[in-house]
Amino acid sequence: MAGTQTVEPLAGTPRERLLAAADELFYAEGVHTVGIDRVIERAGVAKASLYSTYGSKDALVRAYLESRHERIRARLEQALGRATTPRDRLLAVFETLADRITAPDYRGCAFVRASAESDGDDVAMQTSREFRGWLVDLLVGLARDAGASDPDTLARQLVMVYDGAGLGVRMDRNGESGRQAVAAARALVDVGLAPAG
Amino acid sequence: MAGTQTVEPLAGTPRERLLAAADELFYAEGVHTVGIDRVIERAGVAKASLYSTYGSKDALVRAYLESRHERIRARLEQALGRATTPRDRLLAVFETLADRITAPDYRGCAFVRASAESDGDDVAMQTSREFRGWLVDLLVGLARDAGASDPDTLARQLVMVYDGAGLGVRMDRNGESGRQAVAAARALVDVGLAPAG
DNA sequence: CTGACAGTAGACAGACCTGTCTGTTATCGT
DNA sequence: ACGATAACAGACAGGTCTGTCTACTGTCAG
Repeated sequence: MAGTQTVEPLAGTPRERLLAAADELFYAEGVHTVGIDRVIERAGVAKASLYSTYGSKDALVRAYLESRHERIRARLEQALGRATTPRDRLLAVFETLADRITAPDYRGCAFVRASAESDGDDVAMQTSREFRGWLVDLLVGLARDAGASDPDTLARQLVMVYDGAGLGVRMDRNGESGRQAVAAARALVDVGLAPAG
Repeated sequence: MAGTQTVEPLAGTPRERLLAAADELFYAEGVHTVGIDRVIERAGVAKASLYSTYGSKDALVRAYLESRHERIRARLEQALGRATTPRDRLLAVFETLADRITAPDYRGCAFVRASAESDGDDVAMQTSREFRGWLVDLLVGLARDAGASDPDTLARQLVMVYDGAGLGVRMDRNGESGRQAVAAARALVDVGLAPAG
């Protein structure tokens, strides 16, 4: 029955419900598109509660993006624990990312979308740089451990494929994006770990 | 002398000045960030002129993105004319794209930025899909001509690297992005043109 | 000279957004 | 039982944005 479909209400404290609503709406429809009213309605919370707990929309956006960062960090840590050899660890990171982008609710990288039209100093860009710096550092370290001849380049190239794969899902509705990205990553790792370029 | 720096006025008919101003401002600061008032001020044109020539902001955005598409198409056509072998033509396309992203005024892909937070049916997403469909088709054809074992996958992978390189420049201020992207593309082409996977 | 027309300048309407403020209700510790 | 606190509902202010409308100006054909 179309039209009778209801969204299940959010649970927890107002603070938690606000973050959950923000995560849901900001990610699905965009940080700039979704207004405060939409968020508090979804959270089932009064506007005053939002401003007493978070202080501003910007702060809520920051909390939203930081929670995404944390979630990704935890998932990657888990995947890294399962891998053994340095090379496997490098690929494991990438496969985890690729896994995520093939999920049906994937709408592209939250950081990329939130900061696509920012002027370079707003909260979206700040948190994005933190996240991306962390990801690059992680990959550089793993690439070095795996014996890459140029760890920085390899890490950056893998991030490129990751970003591009996410865009491919969103912009081109390319369902093969994940598979193609993993294949590309494997090829880049093979070349990057070869003894001499 | 800081502060005395003036922007040179735009030339041509009001229609041309409007498109030039839109191209400049929309690309530099974002389609959603820049309002009509900024555009007409830069163009040196009355608001009524904008609405009599283009009809709406959406139509101006469409014109802006279509002009970007056309410009890229022309540049690629030129580069393709210089290349000889199918493999060179494939790499030429990519090197032209990489060239562009290393330019000092590059701010990321205009289509990606304009449609980063759109809901899937607005003018930014429509023109983006046209552009990206065209680009993928072009690359698939070239990959096929070059004898790729899986032309579609190779084309998509190259687009991923292109997208990712553009993001790297914008998000991470990575000046090596172009070089690293070309190296990645070369590696992917090498693998993709190998006789059997 | 004059009338049509393209363009300018700017006020205005209507919508939307963030953030504040007032007043009310409910819960919980003591 | 009761006071404090947290949360609710919603009006309101102040700003921004798109798009319309009025009134003025200059140019050019006939």
